[in-house]
Amino acid sequence: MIYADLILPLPLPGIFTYLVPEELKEGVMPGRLVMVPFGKKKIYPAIVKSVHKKRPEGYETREILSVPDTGPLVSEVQLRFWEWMTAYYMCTPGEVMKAALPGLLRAGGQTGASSDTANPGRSRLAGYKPRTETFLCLHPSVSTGEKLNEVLEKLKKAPVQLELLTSYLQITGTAGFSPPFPEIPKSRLTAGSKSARSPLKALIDKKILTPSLHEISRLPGSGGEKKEISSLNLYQSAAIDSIREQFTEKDVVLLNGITSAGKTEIYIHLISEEIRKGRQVLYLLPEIALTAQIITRLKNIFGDKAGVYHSKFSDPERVEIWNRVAGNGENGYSLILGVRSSLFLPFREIGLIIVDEEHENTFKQFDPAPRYHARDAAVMLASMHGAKTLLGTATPSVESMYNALSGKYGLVNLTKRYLDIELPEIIIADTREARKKKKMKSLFTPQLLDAMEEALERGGQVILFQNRRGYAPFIECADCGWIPHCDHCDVSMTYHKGFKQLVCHYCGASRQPDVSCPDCGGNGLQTRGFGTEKIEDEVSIFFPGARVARLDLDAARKKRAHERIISDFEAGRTDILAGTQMIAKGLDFGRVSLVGILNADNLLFFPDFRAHERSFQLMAQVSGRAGRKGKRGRVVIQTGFPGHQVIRNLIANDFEKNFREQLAERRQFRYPPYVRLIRIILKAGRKKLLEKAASSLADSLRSRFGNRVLGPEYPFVSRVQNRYIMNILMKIEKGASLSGAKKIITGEISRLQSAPGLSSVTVAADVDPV
DNA sequence: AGCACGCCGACT
DNA sequence: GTCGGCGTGCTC
Repeated sequence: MIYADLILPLPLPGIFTYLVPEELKEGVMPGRLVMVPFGKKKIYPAIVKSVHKKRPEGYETREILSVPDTGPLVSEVQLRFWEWMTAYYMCTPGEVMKAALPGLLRAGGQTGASSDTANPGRSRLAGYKPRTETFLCLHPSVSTGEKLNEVLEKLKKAPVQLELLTSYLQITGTAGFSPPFPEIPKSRLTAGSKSARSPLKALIDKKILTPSLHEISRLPGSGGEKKEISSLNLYQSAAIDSIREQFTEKDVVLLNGITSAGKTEIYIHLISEEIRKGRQVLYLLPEIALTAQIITRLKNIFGDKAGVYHSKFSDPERVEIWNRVAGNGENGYSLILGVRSSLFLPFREIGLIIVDEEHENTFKQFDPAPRYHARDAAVMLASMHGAKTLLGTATPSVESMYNALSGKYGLVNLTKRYLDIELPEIIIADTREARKKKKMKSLFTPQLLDAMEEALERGGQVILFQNRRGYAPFIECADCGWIPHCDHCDVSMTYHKGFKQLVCHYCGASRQPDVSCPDCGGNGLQTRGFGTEKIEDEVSIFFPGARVARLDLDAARKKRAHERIISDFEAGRTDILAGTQMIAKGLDFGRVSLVGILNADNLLFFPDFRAHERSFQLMAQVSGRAGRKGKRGRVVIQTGFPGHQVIRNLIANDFEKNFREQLAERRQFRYPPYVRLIRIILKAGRKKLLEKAASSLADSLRSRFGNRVLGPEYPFVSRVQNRYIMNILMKIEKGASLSGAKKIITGEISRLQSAPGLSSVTVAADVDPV
């Protein structure tokens, strides 16, 4: 009797053992997709983890139903990677499977009728009809010029058919008249005439033309002309030498290169080296939408060897990408540019993973498990492939810098800006002082207004940054202090002037704004604070001649609006661009001479231990947009706390000092990298029940971990979508057994959930929360 | 996650 | 008298 241990796409711990029927023995092997009955449900997809002969005890095994030969074959390395992720991020194997095979599960199950037997060596995935296009060529019977003339003669009475045939001959060129004849897409022949269908069919029936089906890609090709790899300058060459050298000893190197230092050029050289060695490269980006420029650049160089992957692709597109990553033939991808989920693609052999903008916290998945950090998972995946990882950024995360300085990672600094572009001049505008002296004009300090005027006069462009979308983060009644809150969440509702709605940024609920205060009946309702929408509005009042645009989630939501806004700004069709951090990332605008940060304080005083680290990074990144190509840029930062340490470090452009200060704070208050954090998130519909469950869990954890357990506490937003939330924070010191701690925590969580009355409380762990 | 079983409130 | 609420338990 042969049994198989299977991973099912369920949030259940552990794996499930099934009996392998005799007739499926051939197909059931580790990594294969199989279909099984589970519980009351008749059919589930599952991935084979291992095959063995140990008969399980305590229950009757059920049988595997089928092995669709269209399913993916998950490689041995991938299975190991899944296993690591399950253990490290405290989730179930099924949750990792769901993250790794989105949509593919449906694809694999649906057919199975295909007769060509699975090729066990490949992870090729079918299940979707490949997209095809009809190509046409001259029928082989028309093999000589004479025969062609005969045919042309006969077609005198059929002008449309004649026309079609002549245009085929024109397109392909009549010279060199011998088979095989060139094939051209049907669309090229029929393009001109609207109803060429029946004449075309007649030509085919008469065996003058002959059709053939070709598989064509659903994915955009490289399109543009191929560009040569440009050579590196002195500093870039030195940096790349140093990276290579450090890779001989270290598996991970942190490339700390200031904006405009030309990191991308270095990546390109390293990528092409790996490709030459026949290995694959994974280039991870925080968010694909924000990095169109880099993608274009890399596609121009690596052409069809480069593929892009993100979650917006349709299932058939994903299948094609999956196959092209797994395959090493003509269509095989050597370079994948992708977001965090591309870690799950079926790479043959990775030589290098580049994690660009390493410090970005969007690399951490938050909502559905697995709550993995793509940067850290990349380091693990690379080591499983025997590959190297390069972390690139202009503002390293505290964790990575710490790893580099402690010798765990290599470190390469690139401090010379490309073309010697000067760092921008930073002007601090004190909003509290301006307010006291009644000098504030709406949202603007005199310094910012003056700088804007000057920039626009000289034909420069302006970027205004505000980390908040919408018009106003809340509305308040001036008479009684009433503030509209979301019915389902514990937050105030943001006023969106464009939609004329109050919107909850946590659950998306929206409603009409009140006309008068529902609490006191007065007419004192006023907007408070400001978001990007209000900035856009106010700017047009102060600079009526300027062309203003806005780039934030709302503006980018409409299809292709995002690209349009950026290309308009790039082309100079817009003068002022107001936006959220969307404008901070990976964009190179040539004519930006001024960057305004409207309110640094809501970055600096965000209630989170990473607030200072993040505000430095964000402000440095935004500032980096100012001043390019020979002109020194300007940055105006509006803050009520001009003496704040982060502001001072920013003025001095002293990343090092900022890092040291952050590190000291982390040490003092016991935060990473000095401890590892595990956050336990509890949710329930009833407050009392939640509090009872949370304190019971915290107590039992405290009996094992003592003062390493903090909380439970209500988070900043304590209710989302009608569910109350409490957090318990665990601090595990370096050197202690992390896996041991996780086992205990998992045990305590499952104990809590099996307690009577608490089954409606959901508990999740978030390892290394950001 | 599904799915079924089981025990208490307002309705054809 | 029943339909249906969701709390509980189980799944190889």
